[in-house]
Amino acid sequence: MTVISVWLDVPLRGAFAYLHGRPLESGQRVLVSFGNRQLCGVVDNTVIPDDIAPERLKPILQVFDALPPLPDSLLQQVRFAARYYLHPQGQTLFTALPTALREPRDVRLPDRACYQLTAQGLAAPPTARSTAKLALWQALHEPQERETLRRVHVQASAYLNAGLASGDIAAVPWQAPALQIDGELTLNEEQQQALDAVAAKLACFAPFLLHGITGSGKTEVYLQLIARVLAAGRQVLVVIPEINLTPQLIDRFARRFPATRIVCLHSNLADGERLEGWCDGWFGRAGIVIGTRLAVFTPLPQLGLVIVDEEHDGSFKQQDGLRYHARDLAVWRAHTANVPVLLGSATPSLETVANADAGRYRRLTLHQRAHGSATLPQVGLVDIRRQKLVEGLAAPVIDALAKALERREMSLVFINRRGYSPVLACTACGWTSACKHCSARMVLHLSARQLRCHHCGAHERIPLQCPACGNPDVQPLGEGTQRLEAALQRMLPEARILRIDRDSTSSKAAWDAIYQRVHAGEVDVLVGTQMLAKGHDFGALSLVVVLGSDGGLYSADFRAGERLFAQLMQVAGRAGRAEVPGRVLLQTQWPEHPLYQALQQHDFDGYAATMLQERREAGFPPAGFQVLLRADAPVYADAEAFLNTLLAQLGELPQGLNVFGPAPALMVRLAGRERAQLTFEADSRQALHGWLRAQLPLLEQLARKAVRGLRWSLDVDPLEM
DNA sequence: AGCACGCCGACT
DNA sequence: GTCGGCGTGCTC
Repeated sequence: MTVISVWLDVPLRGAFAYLHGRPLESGQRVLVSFGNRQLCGVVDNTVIPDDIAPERLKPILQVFDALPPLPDSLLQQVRFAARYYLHPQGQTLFTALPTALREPRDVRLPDRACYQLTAQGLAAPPTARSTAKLALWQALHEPQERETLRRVHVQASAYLNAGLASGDIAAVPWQAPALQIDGELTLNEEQQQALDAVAAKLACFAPFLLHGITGSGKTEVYLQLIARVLAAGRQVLVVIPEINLTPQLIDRFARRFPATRIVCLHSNLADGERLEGWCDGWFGRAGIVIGTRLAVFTPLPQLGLVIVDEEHDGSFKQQDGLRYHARDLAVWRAHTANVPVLLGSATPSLETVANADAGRYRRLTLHQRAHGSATLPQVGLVDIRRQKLVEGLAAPVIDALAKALERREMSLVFINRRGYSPVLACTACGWTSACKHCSARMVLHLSARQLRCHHCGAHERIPLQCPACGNPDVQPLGEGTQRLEAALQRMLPEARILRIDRDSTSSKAAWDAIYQRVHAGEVDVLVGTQMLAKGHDFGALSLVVVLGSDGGLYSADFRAGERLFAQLMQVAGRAGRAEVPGRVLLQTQWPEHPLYQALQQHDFDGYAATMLQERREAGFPPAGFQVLLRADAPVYADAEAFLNTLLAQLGELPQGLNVFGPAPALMVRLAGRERAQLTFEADSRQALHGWLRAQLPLLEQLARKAVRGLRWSLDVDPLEM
């Protein structure tokens, strides 16, 4: 009997030892009994089994063999991620797998064999009468999969089975179809330089920042690079943010490379589909894997290029469980696979800017918009300190909207608050609509006749009178998208207004309908939240209005400025694409603020340098490194006490490491739990992670003894405080 | 994380 | 007398 180490999906640091009649390969999925349940495990021969009395070891119950063992490259990536993110390796491994492979059962894969006519079949064409058979026979001169053959004719399966039985058709090994490239555009000089720079480094690890302003044609650079990589018979990994614009990008990829299998991976796929796409990547059948952060774990034996689009986007960071950053893992993958990685953005993160400044990443810049005639929008700051606002809108803004409407040009009003108004308040006693479970206000949703908490999802009826004093005069304070939509409709009765926020785009169908209306020219004014700032192409917008952005200037989060600046640069970039020159009007009480001044000058580099300097002075990332230890419990004191006990036991920290806290999280109360945190900071990432790794046993021991209901987690390189 | 074992209060 | 509360500890 052989002792075999197995990783399980349990929050324990080690692997578990089992017995089997023969050695198994690393990466083999197995069924084992664990406690009184049966779990899926993954064999790992690099782990030396614990020294446990052999009679206590249980046998491996079954070896799942529908798939080959998971590749070493994946196990290696998991090892790295578990170590870096201080997360149990078993759970890390299972996070990296598609759901279907986490289950304690074997999988069934669709038929992906290829079929082709044999010599016998070639000599026996079907009678010209049957067009279906003729078409299928024609198609089978080339190797065909069952699935693609079905697209030739619906009777494909029957024809195939008959042919296999008679020997007219035989299965042949899968082979990649010939690369086909359609509709390549001509690059401008800067695009060409960027393409050449990366193309010159296809044979080695080389990280690039592709910093291209909105509309500068980054995607075309990606596509032409991808074409070169595919032509060399290699695969491309494209990681994109979590947004519903994905279909647009996929369409463009599919039109460019009609013969290439393009796999799209995201969390909304059914388990089977996700597994299929994952395996297409793994077995080299997919030329391109494009997906959200989870796609970064797809095994790609022929990986030749990694692209991270909109690399600044916060959705690349997972916010629970294994808190990985897909951009950072993508760079690690490129490094390990010895291939280039391209980080694209109009507003790169300060982490990436710092890497480019330090020469670790090569910076490629696209200054010009791809359409020669398109110019950058003019940004106007509307000082609202001395203005009377009507429904939150200043007179010059209303005027500009009316003028644009007269000219039949589409405008966009951006306000980062959905709902009707962000709070309901009593005019007599000062009561406000607080959420019972969170330290947040409940937002008034007039159309749904509800107060809703945007953090925990709690909802209740709108009170007819003040719940505290009985005063019937309760008033909505401030503006959200719904209120703005209603107000604009009153001010501009002829305007066709369309609201775009999470409430109006809940289904894919709703989103498709919106997209269609916009592109059919059936909309005059778009009103929406940050969804509008995220890469969607709405065609010709002549006017962009920004409301309520000042809030981002006062936040306690040191990254708030970076996020606001990026968001405003992105939303301003919506104006003046194609032939229409654009204009941005931003309402503010602080027009002198350097952030707005930089926005007005379209000076990303200058303001990024300013923010980086501030980070350096404060020792904040990317100048220093952070790990957050969060604790939450139903009562704040319990969370705080746990962190204080730990702090006392940790004693004095090594030289160069600092800890702050326990402090309440920026939103202390969330969904009925109260959250405290310790922030560990250091100049050396290695020193910080190494020391923390050594403290994990103590941490886990204290957590076991802590009050019931206490939960804790570590967040390496946290984005949200 | 699950899930068992284990020791103290209000019920058929 | 038993059902069940959640404290404690283990899972190869």
